[in-house]
Amino acid sequence: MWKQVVLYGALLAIGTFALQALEYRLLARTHTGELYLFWVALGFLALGVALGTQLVGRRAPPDAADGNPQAQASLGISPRELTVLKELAAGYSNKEIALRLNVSPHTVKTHVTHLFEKLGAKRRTEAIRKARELGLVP
Amino acid sequence: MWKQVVLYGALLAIGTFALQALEYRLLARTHTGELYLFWVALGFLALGVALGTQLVGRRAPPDAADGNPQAQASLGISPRELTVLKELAAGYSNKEIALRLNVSPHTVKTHVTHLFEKLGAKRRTEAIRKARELGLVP
DNA sequence: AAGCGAATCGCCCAAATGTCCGATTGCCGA
DNA sequence: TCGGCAATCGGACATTTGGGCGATTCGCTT
Repeated sequence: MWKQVVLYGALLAIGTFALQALEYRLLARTHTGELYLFWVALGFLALGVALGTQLVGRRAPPDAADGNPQAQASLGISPRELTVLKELAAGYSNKEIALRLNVSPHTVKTHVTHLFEKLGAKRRTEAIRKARELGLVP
Repeated sequence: MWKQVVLYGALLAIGTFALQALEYRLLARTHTGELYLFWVALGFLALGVALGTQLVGRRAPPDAADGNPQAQASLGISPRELTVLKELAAGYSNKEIALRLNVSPHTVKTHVTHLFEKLGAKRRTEAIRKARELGLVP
């Protein structure tokens, strides 16, 4: 961690130094101060953004999520699937759901798979969240 | 995490300042606009850092707090575990949580296991339900 | 200085879950 | 009557998850 700090510090130092050197060059030959200022500002801004993202670690938050409050079961979710969905949200495993509904575990898996398609989920936890957002389960 | 940000910022600031001082020593007065430029650069740098951290995701510091302090304390759930619990309830996989929290997947598994013990759950879906019943997650 | 808990990371292995190929039965509307 | 759909079931396989050993580091308490 300290190593990182030192490394970044060094990087920043040389970066700043480079900018300073550039500054002298430009100042020596041209007098377009405003443009120059703009570029320096832009450079430091970019540097800062890079630093910030590097500090926290990158990730994509394009989750967005569509707001469809009225959509509900109009996603084509069948009654049986809704039953399974409720058991799912109640925290039961496929095997337990199969027992409670008197069907084979494989049937439960099929229903769950269909639910995933219709809810746009990849995991059951995600399905639960989306179902709750849609008001499908309390 | 913010400690890091502050630390980096401080390092940066003193580094830049040192360079500026050096520059002033060497050049001796001359350009009055240099100081101005320096502050502009520093300002934009800070702005960039703020922008970057903000842009990349705001969740490292809110490690603790919120939710239900009573239940959390009575169950002995640590702040870190609570953040993992929230990611869990949000429907993310262990791998995704690891990415979002900037730790290894194995660490996430450890936290999740501890959560199961403290919540008395065997599956993550069950843990989510119990956590919601306890008001640990909205 | 020693002990303790929180947080981090590692390997191995079993169980659960998810995906992809099927399939049959019954019901309903065109 | 036929085609589509919901509901049921099966096997094979990949991925995820959970459990069981472990470990180090750091900060706080004793």
